[in-house]
Amino acid sequence: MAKHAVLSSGAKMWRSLPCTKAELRLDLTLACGQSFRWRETAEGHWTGVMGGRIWTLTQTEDSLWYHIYKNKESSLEDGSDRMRRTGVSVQIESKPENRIKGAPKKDDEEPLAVTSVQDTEEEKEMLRDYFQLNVKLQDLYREWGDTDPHFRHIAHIFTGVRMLRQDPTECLFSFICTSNNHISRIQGMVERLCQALGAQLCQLDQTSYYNFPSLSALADNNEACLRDLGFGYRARFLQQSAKQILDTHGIHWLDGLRSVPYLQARDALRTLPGVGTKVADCVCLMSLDKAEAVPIDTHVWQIAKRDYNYASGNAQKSITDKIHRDIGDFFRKLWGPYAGWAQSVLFCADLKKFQKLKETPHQKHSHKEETGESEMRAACKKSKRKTEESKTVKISMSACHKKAKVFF
DNA sequence: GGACGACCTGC
DNA sequence: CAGGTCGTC
Repeated sequence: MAKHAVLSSGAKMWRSLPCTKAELRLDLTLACGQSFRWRETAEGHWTGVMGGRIWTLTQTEDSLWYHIYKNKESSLEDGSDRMRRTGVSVQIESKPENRIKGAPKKDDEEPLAVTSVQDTEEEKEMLRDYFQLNVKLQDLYREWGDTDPHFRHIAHIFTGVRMLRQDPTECLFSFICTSNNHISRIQGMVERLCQALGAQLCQLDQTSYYNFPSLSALADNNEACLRDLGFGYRARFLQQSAKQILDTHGIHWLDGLRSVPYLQARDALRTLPGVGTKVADCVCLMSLDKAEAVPIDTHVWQIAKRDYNYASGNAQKSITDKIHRDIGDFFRKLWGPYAGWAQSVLFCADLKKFQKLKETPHQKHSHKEETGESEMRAACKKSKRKTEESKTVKISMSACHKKAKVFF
């Protein structure tokens, strides 16, 4: 049976992009409640579905590594279709002689990948797009920190928290599930939603992976079925919103909201059942390119009051529309056009599961942390730096060891 | 504009 | 109660 990929095992093919941990922290970004579909399948390895493919991601200090699994049936067909269209010839990227000498060939190793150069470039572009790597997060952190001492304090530890650019449909219907709910339960619900209504892609170890359901799958499903799966009153919202989109706007409507102004997109979303101000702001920020959208929930309201001495609206019992507007404007004035990105950093830093990161005083990983392994990683990094970008690397930690010995 | 209760379920 | 929304007053 196919297994989850691990970078150090050398059993799967990995590629990489240059990307520092200051620009991206997978552990924070993928588990802070933006997307609910990534799981840590091995230490520092995150597996999830994105763009119709299953990915395992991991990172070293300067690189983002990724492995893509072959889907059950579709991929070969897709590939040949594409080649017929573009006339690009096939090339074998991972030749036997590229295998590290002495590395044992695993039984479960995949057949050598048959991939066109265009596929590879397309996959890299999907990653860059999903993580919005064109946005220089370090520069933004510096700007936010310059005008906001509290942000500077938090940002020192919570580096690399970056906004994902999610699929609008997945984002919308995931966030319809978030009302009156908490992350762990939301994760389970979204998973069951994909299991029940999404197309199966393939199975790794004991886990099956599915695409997020299409609008029509969501619309055609009846409420009772979803209620049985534990969605509660949200079952009706999911079905009705999907139906409303298809009936009154059409299948491309959501994607089209990427190119309309923030407030217009937000109002459009709010016409859907189960979508209020908070969910609409989440969808705007996380899938519709509205970096200025600042989703205000009870949690963010607490942050505003506690850390920013935010007083107006203190009399109110719950978050009113006016408080939404006022706090949103407050943060937009403080942080500027990427206010939503900054908010996600503070939100992440406030999550219970990340509190332990605050405990250890943040030593710049200098002496103590430099164990033998990280030295070898550094050596490994040096050795491949020149050829890293867009080069297929099939390498294992044992290879790093070898190179380390050469270097030192 | 703001307050209130209901809405599903599970920890 | 929990990372809300809706209908009603």
